[in-house]
Amino acid sequence: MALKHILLIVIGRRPSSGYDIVKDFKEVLGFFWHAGHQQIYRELGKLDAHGLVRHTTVPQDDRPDKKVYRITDQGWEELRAWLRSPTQIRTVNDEILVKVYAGELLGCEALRRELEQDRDRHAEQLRVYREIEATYFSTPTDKEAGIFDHLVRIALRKGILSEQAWLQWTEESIATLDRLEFRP
Amino acid sequence: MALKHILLIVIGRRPSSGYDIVKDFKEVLGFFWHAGHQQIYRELGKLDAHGLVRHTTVPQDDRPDKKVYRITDQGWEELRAWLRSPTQIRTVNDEILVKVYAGELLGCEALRRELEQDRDRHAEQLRVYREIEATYFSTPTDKEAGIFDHLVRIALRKGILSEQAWLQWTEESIATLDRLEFRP
DNA sequence: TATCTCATGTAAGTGGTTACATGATTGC
DNA sequence: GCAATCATGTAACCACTTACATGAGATA
Repeated sequence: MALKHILLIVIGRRPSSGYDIVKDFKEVLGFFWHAGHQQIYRELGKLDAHGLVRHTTVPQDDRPDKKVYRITDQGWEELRAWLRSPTQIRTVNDEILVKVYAGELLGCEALRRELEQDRDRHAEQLRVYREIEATYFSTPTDKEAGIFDHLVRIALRKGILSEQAWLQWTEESIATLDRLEFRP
Repeated sequence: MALKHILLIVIGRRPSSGYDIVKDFKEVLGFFWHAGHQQIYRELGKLDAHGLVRHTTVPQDDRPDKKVYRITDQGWEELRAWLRSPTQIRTVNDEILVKVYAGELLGCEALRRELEQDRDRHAEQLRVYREIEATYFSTPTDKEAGIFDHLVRIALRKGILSEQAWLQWTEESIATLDRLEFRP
């Protein structure tokens, strides 16, 4: 139920076209949520149909026309209601755990390889997050930074701590497997 | 795409009714994946229709009849193919981060309250996981334990490490907010 | 008398992915 | 000449949730 409200937040902050929002999701907004362009356009269409946003078509020179969406009073109301409502928690559901569950079928070596791959992917993601942190947030106690920068930093910290935990788990689990040595 | 394969793993290990599997999901299997009974019955129906499992109706005294599912050769083949295929990674998409993103609209106090609630939920989940670890896996280097017990323990460790990271993040973020103090 | 367990499902809706589709302009 | 960027979408499918539905026997 959150994509709808992210769009309201984004459009509420600043009127945007679908494409603008697609770009936002590829940048900082991506720390908070992931969504593809098809989903975004479909959801914008629905919000428009329900009167939570409305669009004006803006013609451009040398570029395709674009639809610029603006939030309506009804949209603000919906957003405020959502912000006040209880936050949903996520379920687990990670495929790597299913492969662990199938460990007896996979065998020790194959499972080890899966975990190594997982470890490498999370190590790479952690490296990326740390690089971003170092580049954009070099002075952690910067009094000049706006509220929004601090909020982005909080999200980034979530990414870093999660990836660290994943990494630790994969390393621990590989070590456990090495002590076990079983065949499929 | 994993539920289908979890069902094949479970049924492959031991022929089961839908209800048996529902119970499994409420116990250890729940560490690996979450699914409701509706999803399970529907998916079993599809697997049956596609010939990956087949069922026999078993009448019972004083209880409703049950359908016991068995994996077919085609089912085994599908499962082996999936186990060999690359593991998918999950996207982020947690509502609490969206509320952080909307921090300026929520205001410092309200956001703080959300984070506190999140912290408490994760603290409780961590407590539960640790209790299970202490109860069922009191002797960590138990040579008597089967492979499956070790695999369950690996999954449980994933839960513990994740919850610890979450907890650390919420505490850090609350501390950050306390240094900021902004209004909606 | 009421709730829990056993045992099965349907129906409707939301959310998300994959693939397909178009077409001009800008930069290497 | 080829890829990327700008800008929009449709169609089909898969995954998951919420609500509704039935009915017998066991336990408190």
